[in-house]
Amino acid sequence: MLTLRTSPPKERADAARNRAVVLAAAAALFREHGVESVSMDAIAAAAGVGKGTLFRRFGDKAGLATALLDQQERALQEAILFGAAPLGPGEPDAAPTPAERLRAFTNAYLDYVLTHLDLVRMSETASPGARYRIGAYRFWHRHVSLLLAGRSDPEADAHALLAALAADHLHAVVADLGEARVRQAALRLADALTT
Amino acid sequence: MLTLRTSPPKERADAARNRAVVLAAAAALFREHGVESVSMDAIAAAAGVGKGTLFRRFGDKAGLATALLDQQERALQEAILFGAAPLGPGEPDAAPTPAERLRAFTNAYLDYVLTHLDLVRMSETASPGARYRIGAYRFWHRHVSLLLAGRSDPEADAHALLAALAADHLHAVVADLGEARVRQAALRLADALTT
DNA sequence: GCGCTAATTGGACTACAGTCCGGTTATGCC
DNA sequence: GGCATAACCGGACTGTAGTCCAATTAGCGC
Repeated sequence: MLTLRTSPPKERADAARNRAVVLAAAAALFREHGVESVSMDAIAAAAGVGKGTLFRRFGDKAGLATALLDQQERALQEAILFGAAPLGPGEPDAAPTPAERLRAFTNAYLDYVLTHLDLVRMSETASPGARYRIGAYRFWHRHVSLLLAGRSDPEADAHALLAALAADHLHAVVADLGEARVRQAALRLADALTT
Repeated sequence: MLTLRTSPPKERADAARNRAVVLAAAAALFREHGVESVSMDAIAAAAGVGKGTLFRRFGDKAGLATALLDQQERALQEAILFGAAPLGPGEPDAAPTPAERLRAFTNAYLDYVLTHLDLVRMSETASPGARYRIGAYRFWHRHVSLLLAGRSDPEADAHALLAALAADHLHAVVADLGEARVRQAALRLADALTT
């Protein structure tokens, strides 16, 4: 019999089972008590799994949050790489301008982060610099840099835009000004960088 | 005999003495071992003081870092409020434009943060949202907002500029691109907001 | 100088993140 | 199916941030 392999490092059946149980338990606890106030001990207990297993599989609390977000993060990344315009590259004969794509990215990214604000915040602020270490940041940065190609300093400007989209920043600023104004400001910033 | 009082809540002599000893010990340990790897226990021990005292006086590690920065933070704030142009308001007959002042603020703030990057980073990232809770952030935000008066949304744009000047962000981006490019990008952003 | 009162002190205590390693179990080969 | 091996498991352990309260001590009016 031929079995499908998703990737070279094969995951043992019990490990896969535990991973699923842990993620489900974590999601339930987070939903019920809020991301901040759930301890890793509690998650391990709820999943019927030892602490060592938790940390072995997910590294730390940020890694657990990242794993929970993985699905939707990939969806956004696929839409950016292969999806319809203006977020994606679209068809060759009707390609969106970089400025249009940057606006679309800003909107879509805000949708994503604001929908999962607590989880993203946890994944970005669990330890100082965490945001810049996870692979996702590199993806967003590369995408924005490419859209800014040819301007003064695409890489530096991309970092600046992403700074305004950091989860901890959004958390504080949305509480202060409301989502609408923050979104408009981010879009103005995106426009300014492509002007 | 007339004694000078700095403020209504009078500080007891022993408390003042301990505060000074603690700050000196913390500064020494930070200088020697780096901000990250010094524990509050170590600071208390080095200062010959109990842990309770440390937390009572400074709240947490971020508060301790803030106290150490207090001197220089005040100096910058004074220069902004009362100093010479273009950072300060200057003389009535030769006032700088808001755009000039915003560039000057960006430069001066970067000087300040980059000089004390580890301490500022600790004060901003000790706990999620810490940056937005300390009074200093409100000061910078108000200042930038005032300089942007009359434009689309001064408060939202001020938050966006300050996001690019966050210590954790600067730490990561300076490591990636170097100080010069980051500074130029921040200045371009300041210019864009006043255009 | 002297006692009254309230702030201050400091170390024992809790809770949590993250590490470690002896025992267990799945997997692949024969 | 049976066995060798490598990966996995889980709970005991460590180090640290932050809390709490009984004992102390400074400031103040007399």
